[in-house]
Amino acid sequence: MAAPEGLFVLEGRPTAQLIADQLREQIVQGTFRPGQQINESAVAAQFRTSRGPLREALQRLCQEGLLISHRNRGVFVLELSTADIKEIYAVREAVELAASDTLMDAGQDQINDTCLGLKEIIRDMAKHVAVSDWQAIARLDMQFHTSFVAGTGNTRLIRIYETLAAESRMCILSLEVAYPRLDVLVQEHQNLLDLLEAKDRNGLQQAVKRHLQKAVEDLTVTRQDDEIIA
Amino acid sequence: MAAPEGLFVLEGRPTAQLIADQLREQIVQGTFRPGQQINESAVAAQFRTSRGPLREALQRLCQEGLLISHRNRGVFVLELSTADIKEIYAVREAVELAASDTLMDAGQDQINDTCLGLKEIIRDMAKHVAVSDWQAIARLDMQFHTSFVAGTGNTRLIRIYETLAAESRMCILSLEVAYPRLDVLVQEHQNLLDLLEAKDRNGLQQAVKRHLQKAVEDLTVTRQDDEIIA
DNA sequence: AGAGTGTAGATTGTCAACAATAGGCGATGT
DNA sequence: ACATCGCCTATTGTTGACAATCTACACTCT
Repeated sequence: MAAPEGLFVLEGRPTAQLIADQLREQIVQGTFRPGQQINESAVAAQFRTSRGPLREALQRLCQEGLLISHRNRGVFVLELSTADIKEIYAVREAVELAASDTLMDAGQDQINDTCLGLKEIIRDMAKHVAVSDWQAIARLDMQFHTSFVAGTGNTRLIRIYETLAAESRMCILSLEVAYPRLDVLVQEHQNLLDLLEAKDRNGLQQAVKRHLQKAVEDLTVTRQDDEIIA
Repeated sequence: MAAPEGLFVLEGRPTAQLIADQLREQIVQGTFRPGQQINESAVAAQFRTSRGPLREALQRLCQEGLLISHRNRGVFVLELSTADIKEIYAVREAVELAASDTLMDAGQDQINDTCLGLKEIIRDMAKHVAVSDWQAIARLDMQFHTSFVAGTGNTRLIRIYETLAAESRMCILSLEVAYPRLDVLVQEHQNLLDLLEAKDRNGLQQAVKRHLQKAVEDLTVTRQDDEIIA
């Protein structure tokens, strides 16, 4: 008989990772503001666990770069400067260009599978555009790019990109007003998908570059280089 | 009056990181063999600390990918398959190509500083070639590439590359015999440096690609795709 | 008034004991 | 002889208490 659905793995993953995942989501959603201190005792109580596992989760997020730890003072939510934004998007460009190249050299099946997932995400984006839910759009935006990179099957590239995606969501979070017109955004992603399907290697690479450079411009406009985002 | 040299920061960095750094060095040097389990109590005693800080260090290395954690069983030193090698070097290519591009667009001062450091490393390599100390050569090899990427000043790119460098050293560690002729290796790095100094963007990119592809070939020759390296 | 110092509070860093789990080994039954 | 069941040991996962450290504030002295 097949296993019942509900208790499929029954907490099979390490506890600290479950906590880290939830915390990360709260951070990129803005429940914890940039610069805010994370009180170990308080948050541990919130998760109904002790400080040990929570510290492990915090350290994990520190290494991902979402939190920053000051010895004997605690961990704080990262404050992103425009220099950080440029760094993040420079690395994203490197990863996505490599992913494009890898996908182009991959089998047609692999490309088809990837496109299938991406189409689904674009459909979801379109739905949320209708109600201007840009919080959801931001999530799907990063989900699109993550799926794109995931198409390569390179687990290390994927893991790297996931942390970049989280940081990017933090950028967007702090700058909702600067988020471009939503319908244009969907169109841009559709364009990337089309170029992938058409196996237009050069066109795709140029489109990726433009897409990311445009994002940096939107995120850094009217700000000084070392200014911290509120 | 200037501060005395010895107690400059007095353990200013988090303890777990100090432990992690030492452990990482022991792993890439082969003190801990691939597949071997890391016993928390034993290693904690070795470092004259308790399991708490050690666990944090282990978790850090897990996230870097050098160790792998099995719930309720412990952490083990990663065993690299040829698929892993291909992944690692694919990401390295992505990062180094991006670094090349960034450096080419950077100021001449930045390039000069980078080249200065790289020259120093190549000199050191040449010394160790004389005595065929390929353990040291492997370290300097990765140091060269890390310095190259560090030249961009992109802290995120650097952090990513440092973990890739550690993984690469593990690859090389398991395959000493396959390491190419040492003098050729020095020549290849000298070539990369020359192309950087000449600001030959295209030539440098092609050289980086060849250099890394050659490494993959050396590391994967005569092995099946999913075979584990002893 | 201002600078420096001492104290108090809160928070993190560390530790050792306790609980839970997985894998190994032997006994038992077929 | 083989498979299965149950215990046992080693190791990890978790917890709460203790120690060390930093920041803030009030107090004193110049």
